[in-house]
Order: sequence, then structure tokens, then C-alpha cells
Amino acid sequence: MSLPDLDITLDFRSAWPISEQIKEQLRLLILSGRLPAGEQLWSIRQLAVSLTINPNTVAKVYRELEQEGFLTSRQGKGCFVIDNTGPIIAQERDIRVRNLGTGFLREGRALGFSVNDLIRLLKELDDE
Amino acid sequence: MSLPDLDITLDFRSAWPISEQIKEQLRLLILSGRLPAGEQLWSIRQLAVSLTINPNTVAKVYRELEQEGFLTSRQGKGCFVIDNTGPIIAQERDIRVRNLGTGFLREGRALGFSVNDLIRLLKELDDE
Amino acid sequence: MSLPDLDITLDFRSAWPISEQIKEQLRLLILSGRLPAGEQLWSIRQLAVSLTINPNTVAKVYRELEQEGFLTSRQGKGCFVIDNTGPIIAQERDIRVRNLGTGFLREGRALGFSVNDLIRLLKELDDE
Amino acid sequence: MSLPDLDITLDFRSAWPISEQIKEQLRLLILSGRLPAGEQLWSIRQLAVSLTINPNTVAKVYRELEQEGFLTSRQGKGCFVIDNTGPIIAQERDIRVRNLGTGFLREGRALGFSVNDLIRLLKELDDE
DNA sequence: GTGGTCTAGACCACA
DNA sequence: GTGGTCTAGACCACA
Repeated sequence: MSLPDLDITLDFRSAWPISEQIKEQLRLLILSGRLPAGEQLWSIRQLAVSLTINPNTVAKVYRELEQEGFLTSRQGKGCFVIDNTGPIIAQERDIRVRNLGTGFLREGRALGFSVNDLIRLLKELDDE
Repeated sequence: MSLPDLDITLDFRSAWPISEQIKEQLRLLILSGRLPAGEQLWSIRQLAVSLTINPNTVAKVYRELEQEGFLTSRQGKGCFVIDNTGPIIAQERDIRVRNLGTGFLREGRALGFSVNDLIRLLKELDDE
Repeated sequence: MSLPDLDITLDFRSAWPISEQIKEQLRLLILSGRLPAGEQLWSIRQLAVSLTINPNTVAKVYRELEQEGFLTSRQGKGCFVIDNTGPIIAQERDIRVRNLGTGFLREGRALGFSVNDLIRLLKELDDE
Repeated sequence: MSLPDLDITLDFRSAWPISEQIKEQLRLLILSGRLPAGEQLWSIRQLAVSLTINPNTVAKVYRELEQEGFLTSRQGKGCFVIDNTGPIIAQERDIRVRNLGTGFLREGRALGFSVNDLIRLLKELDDE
């Protein structure tokens, strides 16, 4: 299979369900373009084996991502990344990064840090 | 009750367990000092009613936060915020903000944004 | 349980999956108001027993209807019909009846019947 | 190929099996006479290519429609529409339109519409 | 082989 | 008791 390493990591001990963990990581891979538009995804069985989880769980993940519009599946053929180059995806990317930024700002402030503290931190983390 | 509005919001439809949602928000309120050291928390029943959830859930939350060292409970009196001005708390705050920053940086980059994009975004969000 | 007889009938031999059969009938019960707004639905286990199917199948049905906005579920409490008296539901009802009418008209014509034939048929069926 | 455009449309995302979707549309084309008696149908390969599905699926469809009496196949020559002008076909047409009407009436009523509402709707749709 | 549905049953979170 | 997640495994439709 020519798919790149998906680089999906699961925390089986987390309260966050593993299906949600996979969904979030796949969404990010698609939005970021690391999974190119039209690309065939790992088959349900392959991904299940490689993550050592049950095929049903992967099937649920794919079904829900299909409903959200991130991929399409076809009987007997496989699952494919939808076109992720359009303006809707670009907009979705913007929304996500803004949400992340807002969360970081809000929590950071709640912990007693100023915007400048947070910016300094980002630069510092970037240098590492 | 002299406690300020706790400003805890729950998403009942989320896959993230309600108890975890409450714990995370209480941790943040304590770390940030918005719940001052020594302050008495809402009683289990009060919080349960005000969040429209079962007292068992609140009891579990308090029990676990006590184990983590965020609260102490005194038989028959209630639960109280531990001293949140010490160096351990300060260190904990640093760890959390670094984790948040790392996450923001990682996800932001994955979505195709540079550190400078992210910093610009933080400034922009700060001005609003 | 005070729920009225749901009057859901399944055809286990159909190519149409039973989960889809249930979904369609529940949608209709909700849109028609026969399941009143806010009403608690049969529990997953109750409905599974009464239809002699697996609870997982009912859970899937409820989950998908929740995503479509027909009901909401709460951990440990149950599943509830959403407010079905609003204008959106009225509009949805209109859309559905128009689709049905269009389909009837199109297929009827394809079979060689005129609109008047179809109207006559409706009256005749109504008298029975 | 002199066959008219078959005008068969498939919904690959539907829970309704693709083979059933094709069968139903072919039945209607034959019953309606749009596929004239004795007419040669598309070859299995042609139809498969034009619908972007697997030849096995088309073969299965043709085999089942032959069993139902809608087609006949002649070794090495192809599939042909049976005579659709006889009384049996006329009767079949009647049964189908009655079923459609019954369904429209039942669902329409369930949604809160009267027979007169439905008749008015049919007239309105006919004018468009 | 690939996706989709369904059953059976364990286990957890919440009421 | 009630919903939610997950595993294990059968069986079907489609390629």
C-alpha cells in the first residue's frame, strides 16, 4: 500500500474515546493536505490491524467522517479523501486555527499570562 | 452562598465525559486563582442542581480532585480549595501553558500556518 | 412505560436495512407529531426487545437520528424527541410531501397514467 | 448503439443496494414502454462502464430481471426486452400505481395532510 | 479484497 | 436503569 505512514497515535487509557482520537487526527491530516485530495485511505481492515483495534471501530470512524464531508466511501472499492483544496476547506482551516488560538489565549490568560508572555512562549517553543 | 458564579459550562452531547469537563474547568479555576485559596466550594448538591447533573457525578469529581491535590474535604463541613499560591502551583501553571502552546503550535503548523501567522493571530484576537 | 404503541413494522427480508426502516418510520412519527416534542422515546434496550433486534442496531439508529436533529440523548437519562412544532419542522414536512408527490407523479406518468388518473386513484383509495 | 440514453441515476451513498436501484429503474423503463418490446438492451460491459460499476453487478441485475420475466437473454446475442404490451404487463402497471398511491396517501396523511391537500399538490406540481 | 449491516456481549459513565 | 464505546465475528454487496 502506497499510503504514507499515517502517524496516528492513540492513548488507550484516555477518557477521550479512541474513535474520537482517530477522527480528530484524520480530520487534521485531511485539512492539512497531508492526505491529498482523492487519495485512497487505508482500508478499514488495514487501519484496524495497524492500530490494533477492531474493524468496527474504524468503520464507525470512516462513516462519521463521511457524514462530516471529509471522505467518501464506495462499496467494494474503498474510502477516499474528498477534494480538500476548495475554498470551503480553506475556510474550515481558518476557523480551526482561530478556535485554537482563542482557546490558547483564554486558558493562558486564565492562568495569569499576558499575550506577550504567550507570544514569547511560542517563539521559544519554535526555536526548540 | 458567597461563591462567585462558577461559570462552568457543560456540553452534554460531547464524547468527553461530563465529569472530565467539570474537573478540567475546576482545575483551571483553582490554578488561575479565580477560586481563592481556602475558599469553600459549592456543596455537592448545589453544584449538581445548578449543572442539572447527578450528585454522584459531582461527588466523584470532588473525590478525584482531592486525590490530585486541588481540594481538601472536611467531614461535615464541605470542600475547600487548597493553597494555590505556592511554588508547586506556579510550576503546574507553567507546565500547562507550555502544553497548550505546544499543541497550538503543532496543530497550527499542521494546518499550514507559520509561527509568525500564529503570533499575528494571537495579537489580532487580543485586540478584539 | 407510557409511550404509545410505536407501530413500527420491519421487513427482515428486505434489501432495505432494518436500521434504515426504523429511522424512516421514526422520522415520520416525529414529523407528524405522533411522537410529541420533548417526549421520552423507548429506551434502546426496550425498543430492541420489542422489535427483536440487537440493542446496538437501535443505538445506531438513535445516534444517527440525533445527528440529523430529530432527537437528543442524555447519558443515563434517555432519548427525547426534539421540539417538532417549530417552523423548520413545518418546512421539512412540506418538503417531504412535495417529494412524495413529485415521485408519485413522475412514476405514475412513466407508467402511462395522466394526472387525472392519479387523482381519481387517490379519491378511490381514500374511500376504502 | 441505438439504445436511447437510459437515464439511470445511481446514489452510491445510499443504503439501498446499487443492484436494486438499477433493477427498479429498468423495471420502470420496461413497464412504461420507454424500452420498447423486443429492444436489445445495453451489453453488460457497456452498462457497467457507463454507470462506473462492476460488470458482475450488471450481470446479476440482468439475471434477476430475466427471472422476473422482464427480459430474455440469448446466448451470445445479448439481452432483450420482453413483450410489454400484453395484459399481464397492464395488470402489473395497475398494481404498481396503486401501491404508489397508497404509499403517498398514507405518508401524506401521517404528515398531517388531507386527501384534498394531496390532490391540490398534484395539480400544482402538474402545472409546473 | 473492500465497505456495510447486524448480532452478541463486555464494560464504562451517568442517574 | 439508560446511553456510549468497543471487541469479536458472521454474512452480504460490490470490485
